[in-house]
Amino acid sequence: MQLANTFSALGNATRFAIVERLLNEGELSAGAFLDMDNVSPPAMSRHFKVLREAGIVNQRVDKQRRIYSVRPQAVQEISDWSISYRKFWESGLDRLALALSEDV
Amino acid sequence: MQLANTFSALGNATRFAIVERLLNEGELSAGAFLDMDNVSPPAMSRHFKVLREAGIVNQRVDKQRRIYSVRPQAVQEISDWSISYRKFWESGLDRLALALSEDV
DNA sequence: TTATTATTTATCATTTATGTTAATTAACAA
DNA sequence: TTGTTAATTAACATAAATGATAAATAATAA
Repeated sequence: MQLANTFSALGNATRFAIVERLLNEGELSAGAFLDMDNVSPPAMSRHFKVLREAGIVNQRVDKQRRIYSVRPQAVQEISDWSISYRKFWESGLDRLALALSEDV
Repeated sequence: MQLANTFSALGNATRFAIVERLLNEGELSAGAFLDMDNVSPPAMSRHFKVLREAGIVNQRVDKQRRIYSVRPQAVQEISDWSISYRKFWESGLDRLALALSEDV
């Protein structure tokens, strides 16, 4: 499943923080994240590679810089998935209780 | 961040499949999943432990069985997160283009 | 050209995740 | 009691993830 791979990429605290920052601030170069908690350039480079391969970020090249941005579709896919179970979680009931309540 | 931990737990194909099945079918015992692709009982037990510790599933005991169900809040938290960036992904534009379009 | 900046690739070490078999615990059922 | 079912824990092997340093690549600036 593609979503499992997306979740896997986001399931690392550093990468999640990178994505949140890109979502809040817009596109940024890889180097803009080197102020983060002791992440070396090679480590950062690899995190971006994971995010790219999972289809979570786009990369564009500007001179020596690699500029990253979040792919809107990636977040939308997560939203679509969670929304497809909206009736379930919105009720605050578990699935069994939900089925019973719907039968009434 | 709690969400990164949630994503981490869902970022495994077997666990993601478990959660999807629980969402679609409702509560099920651990043993109900042993038909899945060559997952031994100990492996399955550990997957459920990861899901429990990430707050994704609830466990209740029925005689010798452990019955699992998805915690609605867990899915809701994912939904809330993605929805908080809805304006971004719904536009289909990246964050920079979005900022520019909003300034118009 | 030489130096500097930005990033990646190559190695290598370490940790974490995942899976297996064997043994254990707990609850039933005969 | 004895056997069976359900699940977990223990011990161990292996794979994958993560991180560090050193070296390499590429573009730009002096």
